[in-house]
Amino acid sequence: MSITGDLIRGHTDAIILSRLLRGDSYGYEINKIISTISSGRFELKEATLYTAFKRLEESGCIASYWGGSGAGARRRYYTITAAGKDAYHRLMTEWLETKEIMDKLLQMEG
Amino acid sequence: MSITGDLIRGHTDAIILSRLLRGDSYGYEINKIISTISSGRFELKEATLYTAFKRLEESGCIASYWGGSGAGARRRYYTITAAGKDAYHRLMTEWLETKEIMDKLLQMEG
DNA sequence: ACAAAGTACCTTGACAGGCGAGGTATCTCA
DNA sequence: TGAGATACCTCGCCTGTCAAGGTACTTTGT
Repeated sequence: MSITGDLIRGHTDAIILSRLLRGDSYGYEINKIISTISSGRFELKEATLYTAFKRLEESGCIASYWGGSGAGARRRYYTITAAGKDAYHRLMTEWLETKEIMDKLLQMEG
Repeated sequence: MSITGDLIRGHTDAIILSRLLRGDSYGYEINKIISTISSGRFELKEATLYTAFKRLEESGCIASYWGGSGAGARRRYYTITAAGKDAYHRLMTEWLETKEIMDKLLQMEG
């Protein structure tokens, strides 16, 4: 099974920010890493990724700059801003609370 | 903080089905129970609820019948079908996997 | 008798995020 | 020279959430 669509909706920003927290990166790489970490079960589509970048940049959570390419086309690198770090913490808290509540709501007993 | 919008997107069906697994119920009651269980932190809006009922009935996961009202207007009761139980188990598995992967993706270490 | 509040259901239209499909450009290797 | 990997981007559709609005019945207080 792969996690897509509505299951990741509202989580893409958090995932991207959490990646950028470890250092600057670019779209293609972030996508690969997400795929690797999730053993291919989580698919973040390109269109989704780039719209998320745009959204995050417009809201001041990330900033970008053109960087050198290793092999292939030029890369646009992204950095997380202070506002982005705040957003990450907020989204993390939200995720923890969502998890807790969902587990309560979905359990068969109670 | 309250859990709404994109955070619950894709989970409403699972929540409703999990409720109906314990016995027939109706919209208003399900809403109240969800609110109680989540200590008011989870809001399932009426419009969302009724669209979900419609969707679930159309896909054969639930069936409905008009039942007697206790106090107030008439109630439409919902029952979970065999297909609905299957769907519930599938959605539960999906939720468990989403949780696992999200935790991996969001953690600051690794 | 009348109003307010609680119970209970339903629809419409707007909005936002995911994503399929398509496009561009560079580099490597056979 | 052509396939495949790297790397970016946009347009338009689809779907689920929800604000806003509506209907109708019962209870309770004045």
